Amino acid sequence: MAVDALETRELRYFVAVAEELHFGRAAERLGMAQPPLSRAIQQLERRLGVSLLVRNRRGVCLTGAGEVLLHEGRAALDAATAAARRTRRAGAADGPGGPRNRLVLAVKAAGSHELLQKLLHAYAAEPDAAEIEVLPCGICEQEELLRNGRADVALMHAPFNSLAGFDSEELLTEGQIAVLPAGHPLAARRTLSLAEVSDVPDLPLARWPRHGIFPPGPGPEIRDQTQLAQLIALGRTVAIIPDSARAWLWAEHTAVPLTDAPPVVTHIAWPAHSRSLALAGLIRTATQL
Amino acid sequence: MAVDALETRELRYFVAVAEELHFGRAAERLGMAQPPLSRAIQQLERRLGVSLLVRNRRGVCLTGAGEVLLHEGRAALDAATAAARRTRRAGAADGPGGPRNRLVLAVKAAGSHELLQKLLHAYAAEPDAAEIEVLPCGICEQEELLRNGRADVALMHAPFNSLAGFDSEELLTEGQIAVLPAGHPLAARRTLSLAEVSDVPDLPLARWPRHGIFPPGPGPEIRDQTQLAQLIALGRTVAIIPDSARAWLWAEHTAVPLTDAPPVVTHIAWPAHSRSLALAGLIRTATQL
DNA sequence: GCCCTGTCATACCCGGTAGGTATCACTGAG
DNA sequence: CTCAGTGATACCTACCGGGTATGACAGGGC
Repeated sequence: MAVDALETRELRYFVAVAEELHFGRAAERLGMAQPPLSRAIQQLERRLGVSLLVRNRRGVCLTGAGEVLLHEGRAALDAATAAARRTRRAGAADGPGGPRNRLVLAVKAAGSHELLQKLLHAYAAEPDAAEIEVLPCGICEQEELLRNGRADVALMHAPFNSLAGFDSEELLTEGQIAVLPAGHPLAARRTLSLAEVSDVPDLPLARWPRHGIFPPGPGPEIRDQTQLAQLIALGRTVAIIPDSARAWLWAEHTAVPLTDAPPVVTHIAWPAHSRSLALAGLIRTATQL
Repeated sequence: MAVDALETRELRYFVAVAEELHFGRAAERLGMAQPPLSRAIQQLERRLGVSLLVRNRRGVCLTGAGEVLLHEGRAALDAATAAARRTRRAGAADGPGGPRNRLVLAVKAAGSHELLQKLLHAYAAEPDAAEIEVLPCGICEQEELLRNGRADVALMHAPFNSLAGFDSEELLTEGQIAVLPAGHPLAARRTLSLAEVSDVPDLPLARWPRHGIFPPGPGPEIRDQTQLAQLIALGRTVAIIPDSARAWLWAEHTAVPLTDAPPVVTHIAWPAHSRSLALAGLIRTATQL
């Protein structure tokens, strides 16, 4: 077979074109001129013996093979950048004064704060524990951070995060609560059901992005915790969140347990091919909490 | 940051050197001369700002960062070749006469033959079923085939295969049997324990490779089923295998159930990032068997 | 109908760099 | 001391990745 592995450069170019569906914009994004980009994609198609794009009067669109290469190419690019980043970090570690390990732990900002505290404390007590760098990240970013090598391990929350492609261990299961403005009639209830909370005319359910896109609905689009807290306090929305988030509630908030919400399971997750001793130690500590 | 993704070429070079631990042999394997390879590795180290290899009098050895890059680089190279192969296959499919999907299913030769029969039969009856190419492979090769894109989906057998990094669904659980020469005293028993089978002086336990290497032990090294069958028939060895393998036993063999062997679970497994409709259909069929 | 605009492809040129050959520097073995 | 075998250096060539200028073609407005 003529070609075994595609060059990173080719993948970068193709992914740019496939995402923009426009050679000019893709070239601009790549910091190059359009003609060499056109030529590179042509060469790629020739090399693969496959047509990737359909060029029509107004821009381009993907063929079936193009769709496949877009997915697979993104994964391969992530793997290549992960290799660079993790090697860099490993090198920076074993440079001065012997191998000093360091792990980057991605956590959703303010998610399961108490668990994180306990984990860090318990792990620090281990003999030859690595240094842990906590990398706070937005909702659902952990998967991307693990894939592209910015993080080595993450605390994830099923069913919000997808554990596909990672190894993981369960740490904690908790129920969910509805967070309402303190003055609202429903705030007086002892418990609520999902149906009751989802269907309040004056309190549309807050929405946050799952893997980059917001689910449809009338409620406000939430980007960070403070935003959410404020909108609830103002009586504009209601949110369904894990029980442990009680920690950051304001006085103007009331939490009501939900009877039928799916439980949230916190996992510690890491790339399946990891072989780091430091990581193994952290996982062991976490599962023994 | 100066570098985001390493070039495939750099990874290929480094992996070759790291595996050979010798620039000359690595260059030969890569089909190039030694000096440009030396230079390429130096440039890579400079680009990453990290020392990857320790050059000493007799060959080279890896630093900590080098070990990391060897692991991560292999994964990235696999991803890049998988991208090429899967794109090729997708292109060959949607070329003549509309999108004609095709899935490559990796199975351990003669492993769970009956299950495979049923699966193929049931799937063929589905409306717009894709064409299934069955790729028979050696023991434990399925993981590699999925990772480097030669296969799209595989039948795996826990605990022999590792499901790490793949999505999977359980299909079948079965016990294990000891296969003995028909004339052997133990062949008269109704059941056996692992300890009894492992400790027969004149019948050392057959060994087969787990991820490329043979576990230590006195028994013969097995590479394929026929070899194994013959050695058992000749009274040279005993094997522990899943129950469904009774299908291929010879008249000179006797199967005795094991009371305490771990159960073997057959899974259907696929790369976690797969998004193919044809694959989804096959998985659905498999889980409904 | 015309031209003008916006798309991707082609033609041509230049410079960087990947790769080759020849050779050096070092070190351990005999 | 020499020799064999290691990786590093010096130097050259040729390829090819990238830039600029321009072409081919299709749609839309006047």
